[in-house]
Amino acid sequence: MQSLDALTAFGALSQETRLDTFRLLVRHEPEGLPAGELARELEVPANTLSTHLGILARAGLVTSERRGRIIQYRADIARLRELMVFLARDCCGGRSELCEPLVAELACC
Amino acid sequence: MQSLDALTAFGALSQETRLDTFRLLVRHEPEGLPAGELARELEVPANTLSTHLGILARAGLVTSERRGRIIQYRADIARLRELMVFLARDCCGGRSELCEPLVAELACC
DNA sequence: TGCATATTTCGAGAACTATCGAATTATGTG
DNA sequence: CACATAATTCGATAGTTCTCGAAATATGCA
Repeated sequence: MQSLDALTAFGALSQETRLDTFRLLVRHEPEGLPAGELARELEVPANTLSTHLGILARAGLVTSERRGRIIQYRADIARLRELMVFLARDCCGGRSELCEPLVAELACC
Repeated sequence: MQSLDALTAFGALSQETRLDTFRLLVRHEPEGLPAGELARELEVPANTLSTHLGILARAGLVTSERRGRIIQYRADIARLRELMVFLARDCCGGRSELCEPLVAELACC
């Protein structure tokens, strides 16, 4: 992941509705959720949410697939991992002693 | 870390100069860098950078300490770790099989 | 085909963010 | 104290982002 990709991802996650949307989708992996159900759950007008979903999609954080009349959205966990690795690389800065506690804490899951 | 803290942190990191600033500071842990030297390195006017440093500081991502005429800035690695854990918690969503490859990849450092 | 449902795109207004010159504050030194 | 240096705050402008009503597009079904 390049710096510009990370920048775009951070921008996508720096808005309340979008962060909520993304987290909700992560919790609904791997089935995903239809756009309309997301809008209902998050209590946001469908067109507003559609704009946010577009931003998340352009940032690579979600994918969508049409299923008949419904468009099913999914979180892209691989992309989330890439974003975390981007942060972790900096975090370490070549010195493992900084990163070790991080890895330990992540091991919890 | 609460959702609102993460939101603020993502907002802080979603601007090019600020992301560059933060990464530069991480690479300069644990000594840190003076505000003026950051401005010179990043080729940004001192007052503009000062505004960005304020945003990073309010997001908890950097700390500062006056040393005579100089104000020394440092990245807050603990906070970065908290942000990553915030993401990782979602990533797992209670299912370890999703998180395992992530932990493995982070272990690289 | 006609109609209902699901979703997106368009467009305009409001709100927020970035930038930087100028002024200000804080500190160290002669 | 006067002066130089380091950094921040102020204020205006330009640019970007958010929101949502209305219109458009896509699909399924009778």
